[in-house]
Amino acid sequence: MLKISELSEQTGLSAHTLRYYEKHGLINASNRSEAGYRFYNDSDLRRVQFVKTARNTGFSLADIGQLLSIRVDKRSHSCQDVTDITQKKLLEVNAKLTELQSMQQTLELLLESCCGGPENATHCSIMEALDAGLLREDNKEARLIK
Amino acid sequence: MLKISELSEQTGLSAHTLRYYEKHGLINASNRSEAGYRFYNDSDLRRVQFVKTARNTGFSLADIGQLLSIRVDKRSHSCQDVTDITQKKLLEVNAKLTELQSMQQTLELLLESCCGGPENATHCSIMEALDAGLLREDNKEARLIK
DNA sequence: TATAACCTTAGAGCCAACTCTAAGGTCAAT
DNA sequence: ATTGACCTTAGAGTTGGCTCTAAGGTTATA
Repeated sequence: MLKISELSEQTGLSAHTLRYYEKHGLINASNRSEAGYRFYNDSDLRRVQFVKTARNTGFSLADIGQLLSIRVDKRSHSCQDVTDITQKKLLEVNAKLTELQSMQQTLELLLESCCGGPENATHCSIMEALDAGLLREDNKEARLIK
Repeated sequence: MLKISELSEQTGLSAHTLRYYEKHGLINASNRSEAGYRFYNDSDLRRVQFVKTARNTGFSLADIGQLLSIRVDKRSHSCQDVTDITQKKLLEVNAKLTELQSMQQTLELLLESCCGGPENATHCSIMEALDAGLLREDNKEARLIK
């Protein structure tokens, strides 16, 4: 039986975070001392580790809530239930990736276009590009003007 | 001279957002009617467009504040001042990209490993992977167990 | 028995960038 | 003169995931 500080050590999650997860229905201490101290058993620990792993994978706490309810009753759920959640998450991640890649490209083009030197910014091509609206929508491809 | 709703139309930013940007010192209406209505001139419009472009490029409002203070007095700033901000942003974007790419890879591996079919989740390999801690730190590379 | 290091709870605060509300004033058209 | 569409402000609410505080109770050690 682990106290919350010990569970915190084992998992790398703060006691605050563990209580927060409990408040949001993700985890629980299966026992309490007379004084109300939480005590976690092995099964509790594994559940917390599941949550942590899912979190690292990018799942939101809401997603994890769904995954956990599958986890406690696997018989009543299908593999498709699981892949649906995973697929949805992958789509979100891919959307974010696309957005960030576009930013990355723009920033790289901006940096290439500018000398970056100590001369004053009167003709700075980054400032000019931002002033000019930066992007032109040609051929469905956003690209830096000039 | 544009009223705020007209500037909103021109820029695609809501009147709420325009007032919010003003409150945070990014933009301003160079004139007001007797009754206090904001009126924007061409220079105001260009500044708002600059903000919007910078926003689309991924810069935070704080970054944009810095870029704007360069913009109004280019003579007192160097190209390096501009590239410093841009470079910092690029590093942030790259860090986020790395994180998301790792999530993407994990999610794809999970999806590959699971049948995704209507059979019950008793032996679902995604659930098993999440239960097992999913990742092993071998050779500094996170990879899916099995 | 005193002290320090734990534990409890409810609830507030943080972050960024909006987004919206309330309560009221203005303006153009009917 | 009245509608309805605008405008103003200060300030509250939203999102997600923590993070922290206050005020108090418990436990182990000296």
